[in-house]
Amino acid sequence: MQEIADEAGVNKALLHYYFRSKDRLSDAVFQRVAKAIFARLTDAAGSDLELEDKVRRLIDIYLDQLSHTPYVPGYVISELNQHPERARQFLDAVRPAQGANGVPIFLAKLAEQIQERVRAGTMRPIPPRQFIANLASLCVFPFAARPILCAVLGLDDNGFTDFIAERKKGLADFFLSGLRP
Amino acid sequence: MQEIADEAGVNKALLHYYFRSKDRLSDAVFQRVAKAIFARLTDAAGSDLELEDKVRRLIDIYLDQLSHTPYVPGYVISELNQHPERARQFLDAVRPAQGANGVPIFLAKLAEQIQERVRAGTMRPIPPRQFIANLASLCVFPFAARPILCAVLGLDDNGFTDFIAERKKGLADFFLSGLRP
DNA sequence: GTCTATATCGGGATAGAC
DNA sequence: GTCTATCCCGATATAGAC
Repeated sequence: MQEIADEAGVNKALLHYYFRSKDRLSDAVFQRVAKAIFARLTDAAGSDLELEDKVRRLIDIYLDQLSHTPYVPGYVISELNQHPERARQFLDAVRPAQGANGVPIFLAKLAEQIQERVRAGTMRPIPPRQFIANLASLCVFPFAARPILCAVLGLDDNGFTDFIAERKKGLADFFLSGLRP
Repeated sequence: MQEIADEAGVNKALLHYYFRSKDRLSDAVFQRVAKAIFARLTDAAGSDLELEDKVRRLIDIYLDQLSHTPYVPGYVISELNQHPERARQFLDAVRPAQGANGVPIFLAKLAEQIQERVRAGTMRPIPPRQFIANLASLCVFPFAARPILCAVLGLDDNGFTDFIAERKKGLADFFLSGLRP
């Protein structure tokens, strides 16, 4: 609280005046971050773009966003690890777009496109949720596990930036190639 | 400290007697976990298995291990997020096998196999470190981000278990398919 | 080595002046 | 609304008996 107050240029007591408690302040921060995560993705996922283009766009958006806020994945995972009950808050951030089958509405369109392709035989069979998990994993994990990755691969800060730039070039091709029948 | 003492069936003071401080105890726990992460992977990664078989084996080992200790990825990421200086400890856990080019020795064999395939044209061009990052991402991220994944996909504990079982079936095929030239 | 009792300290939270 | 001063409690850590 003291550090936050200093950073904000106000007094510690003022934070309690606004947020009542440290927990409530943490909640407020977490909810803002949680909402911001999906903000730019939902439009692209629900758009009418053809599947390949949509995948490329989602990867572009996500890697770009994460490059600007690289601390977010680690923070969110860390918070959920220590306060599992916040998963609900996270769900609320997405809920406005939550459909019946469990898959959020903004992903329904994407799921439909996938199943259509699988039926047509132009894509190898894959459950939509695995498709989505793969996409998210490949984009987010390097940021979430950045310290480990840097340790194992022997990268410093600049090296990591280069690594992500390199990744931007080839990731979509790798992902799409994995879907060929 | 109290909870740990209770769990161990001893007194709080005894923990300080053995570990001197809470920080040192945390270090000890973290180092053990960090070492255990790579234990079963190193043998497989450095083996003489042909590349496809090796990938299947690495995925099998990792998903199997993580199914038994699903909390580990979240814990490690969480710790590194709050104590970035522990990245060094993590590095030490791997260092005995650290080579010159930054890639740990137990991954050197794997990297060589990849480059050989790329040269022969039987694999699409991919930097070994991206290959490794992809593999790790696809295996580890669903566990690290489990609460988010469950929220977005509408899964409870059993649903997550099913999800991982489903993943075990198709992940290697997806990954290997992404490498076809 | 293992316990009980206690010292010490930092940080969340509140009271009350302005 | 914003500050200063203070209360309060939990948790780390130590002292010392056994």
